Amino acid sequence: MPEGHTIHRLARDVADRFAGRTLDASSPQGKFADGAALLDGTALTATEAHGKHLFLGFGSVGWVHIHLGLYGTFRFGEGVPPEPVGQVRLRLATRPGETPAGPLHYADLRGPTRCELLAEPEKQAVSDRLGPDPLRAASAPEAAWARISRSRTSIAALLMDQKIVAGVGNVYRAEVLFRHGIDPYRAGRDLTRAEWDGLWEDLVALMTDGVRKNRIDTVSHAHTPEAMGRPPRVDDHGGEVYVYRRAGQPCLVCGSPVATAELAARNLFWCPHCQQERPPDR
DNA sequence: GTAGTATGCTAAG
DNA sequence: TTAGCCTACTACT
Repeated sequence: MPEGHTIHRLARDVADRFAGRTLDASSPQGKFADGAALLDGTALTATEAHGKHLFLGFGSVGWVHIHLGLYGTFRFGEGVPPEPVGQVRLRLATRPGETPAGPLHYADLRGPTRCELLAEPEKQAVSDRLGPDPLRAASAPEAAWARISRSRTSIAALLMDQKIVAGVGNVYRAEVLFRHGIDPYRAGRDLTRAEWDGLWEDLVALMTDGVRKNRIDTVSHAHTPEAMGRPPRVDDHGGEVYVYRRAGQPCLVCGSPVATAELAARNLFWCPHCQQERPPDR
């Protein structure tokens, strides 16, 4: 289950296995049968991630645009692909007879919110609708600041708006605001430029680490389970975090209970003691 | 086995 | 504002 780091990691993992190789493409579930038929027998020529959107390039055939949504998964396997289990929207597999012969790989895509074949201009249009992505070298925080600094909307909501910043999800949102002691309900226009630059820089570092480890860890060395003598976290994202899904538990820094509230249909987590409203001096 | 929850987003109303 | 997508994990029976 994906924030931007998952998608960038997928772009890399797909390229490592399939780049330049002629592939079998199919849609065992049937919902992408027409698209898969067009890809079948062509070679993967490029992979790209922008925010939570994954693009797989197949030369002149176009781009497969994939968005995993809340429960989409992309899983890899080696060897001869087994009978598909569950609703496999798209299966990509190397060909046994390929020359030169290479290791056999396959990948199954299940439960995506979106899986469609796009021409180059349509792919560009998807990208154009997104804000700067902390994981893209060409992205810069200025465009996001232009929107944030004029907005009455809370910084917590702005960070989740993919038109403003692409790739940040509920975990990184909660964690980066905690790490900078910023009240999630503070209006965007009440942030200072220095605060925004600090958030952006930290997102670049945290998400880059997320791509490398394929999980979200946000606690600094002093707050790791080993350093604090506490049990490691066990849940489906597995990373060590300060506030995400820790409602009611003691803040790792000050010990006061972590708060939770619903904001724009998502669960927000924060420490009311460490993240105080501090309007800038003006 | 079953219920409950979820790192996201879109289209329908 | 709400339903839907239809996976995967944990916690409980």
